[in-house]
Amino acid sequence: MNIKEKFGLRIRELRKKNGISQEALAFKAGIDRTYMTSVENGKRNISIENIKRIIDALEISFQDFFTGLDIKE
Amino acid sequence: MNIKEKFGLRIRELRKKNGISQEALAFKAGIDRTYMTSVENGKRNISIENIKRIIDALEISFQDFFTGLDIKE
DNA sequence: TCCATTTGTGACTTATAATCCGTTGACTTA
DNA sequence: TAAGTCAACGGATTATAAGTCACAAATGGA
Repeated sequence: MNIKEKFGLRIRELRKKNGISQEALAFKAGIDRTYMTSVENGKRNISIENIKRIIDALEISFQDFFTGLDIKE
Repeated sequence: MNIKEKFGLRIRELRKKNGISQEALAFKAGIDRTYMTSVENGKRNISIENIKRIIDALEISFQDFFTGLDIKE
């Protein structure tokens, strides 16, 4: 599993924990819904500014987000 | 200080701890020398794949890298 | 079954990430 | 002075991320 896929799964995991839809998270992060979908599915080589937007929308710190990144494989 | 600047400073901090030049780190990460400079100076909206390349070249884990990101400001 | 909500996909334009070239200045060492 | 290393910058080009759209599937509840 590559870094884009790991990143996407981590987002999905936290989003579901928050109990919100992709669209709601995307809106909160100020990005497009379909872009959010492709990020969760590991298809986008996302930049650090969009990473930050999403992490902020998930209401988690960078360190906590990335600490949970490597649980899979 | 924005995320790009924090990220750049963290790279510089770890690179100096390793005692290598920007060019050496860039070569190890497989990216361009001049791009490395601009990343360290917080001028680049770097993508997650290049983030990974640099973190790997610094021989540190994602979690340790980002745990030390917020010491400043 | 029907309906609404949610998620996923392909294609496309535009914005910009990333590369590559040379040059410059600071600093060190001889 | 001279030569070497290192960091930073600028300009030009290429590669690709960002952002949007119409549409198609799932998914779940009544």
